[in-house]
Amino acid sequence: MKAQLASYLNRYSSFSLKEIDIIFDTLSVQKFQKKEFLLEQNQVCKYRFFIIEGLVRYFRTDHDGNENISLFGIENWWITNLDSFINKIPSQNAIQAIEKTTVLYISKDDLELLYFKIPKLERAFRIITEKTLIAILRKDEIYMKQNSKERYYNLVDTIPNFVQRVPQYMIASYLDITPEYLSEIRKNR
Amino acid sequence: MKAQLASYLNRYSSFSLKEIDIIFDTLSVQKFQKKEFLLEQNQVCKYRFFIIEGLVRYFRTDHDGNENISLFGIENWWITNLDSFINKIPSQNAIQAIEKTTVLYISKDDLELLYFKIPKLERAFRIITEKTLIAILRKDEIYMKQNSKERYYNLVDTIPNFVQRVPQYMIASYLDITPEYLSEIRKNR
DNA sequence: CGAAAATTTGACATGACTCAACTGGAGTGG
DNA sequence: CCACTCCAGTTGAGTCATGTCAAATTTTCG
Repeated sequence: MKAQLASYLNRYSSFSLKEIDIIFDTLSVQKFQKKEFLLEQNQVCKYRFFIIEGLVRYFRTDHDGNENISLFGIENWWITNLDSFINKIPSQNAIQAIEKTTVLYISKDDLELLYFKIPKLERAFRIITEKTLIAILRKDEIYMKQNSKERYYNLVDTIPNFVQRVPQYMIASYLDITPEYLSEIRKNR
Repeated sequence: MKAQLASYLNRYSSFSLKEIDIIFDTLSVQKFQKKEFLLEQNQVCKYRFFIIEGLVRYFRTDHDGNENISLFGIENWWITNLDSFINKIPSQNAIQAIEKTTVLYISKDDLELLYFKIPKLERAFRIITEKTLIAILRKDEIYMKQNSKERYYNLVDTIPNFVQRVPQYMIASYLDITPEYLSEIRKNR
């Protein structure tokens, strides 16, 4: 796990072994079974989670009880409710394991401390956040301009095998399509 | 302008007068008339723009010639095509002044240099990027779950006076509604 | 004042949703 | 290891929100 983290972080800035040790020692490890929650709706999100292995969904349950997925998190991604984490406000979203998932996690205070001790980490997170922003903006642009069918096949083409890892109704929710209509789409090619 | 920049940056980290001087001296100033382009579609976005005053739109023109606005930029916001700026790839989007607009701008190399000279600036940008990400995610969530009418009145309520500053067809484009249908919506309260 | 651009109006078309019923497979307990 | 249940996925009928297109009207601005 330390090696995985090191190779991930070194993509963004080069860290010495000693620095990696400090960072790794500040992180905690936790395993979640399928369907376990990393974060419950209406709780303050106290951690940033780095997914070592597995798959999670980030979603909210609305007034009518519909679950609405806005993100998935996979290996080598950070996942958190940033708004809740930074501003210490209750999260409108939950984070739940779809597969058995192993994460490293860190609290806000510990992360700030690390930024202070290892400024290069602040740089790494500046870049990571920029990349995340770019990814979200790309998704927005693509999805704004495409109809349901295009969105679905875009996903299928962009991340092959992904639809195999996730139940169809979750894909539908993520693409903002009803499960019934997605079924319809799939039937016609 | 220097005072405005200073007060903006000090929201995120505290900078000495000397540091502000260094930063300000690295930035250039430019004015754009209404309809002038800060960035043309298919060009590489060479700068990050900080809007001192005015209003711009960030949009792409699709194959059918439809303009599709995904962002607006107003006073005290940075605007750029981050993907293009960072990865030096042609921008799918243009940035154009809607009102007479004054900006400060900086190139990637100069910004990197500043990060190096003034690490606190890297911190500030880490936080700014996080805030931007939070704003985009909030927008996503709101808009995913609301119909056209709700989206429109949400915008009207959230940023009063904004709809007065921007032609209606641009609001429609931003909200992903046809101009005709937005007109319909407004008619019925 | 006149031309061009923005907005509105109305008729019609359709993508996507709702709801309810059905099918099929996966997991569980007896 | 069978029978039962439960949940995901499918199907179909009916409906609605929103889009398209074309024309009329209003506003903007040189």
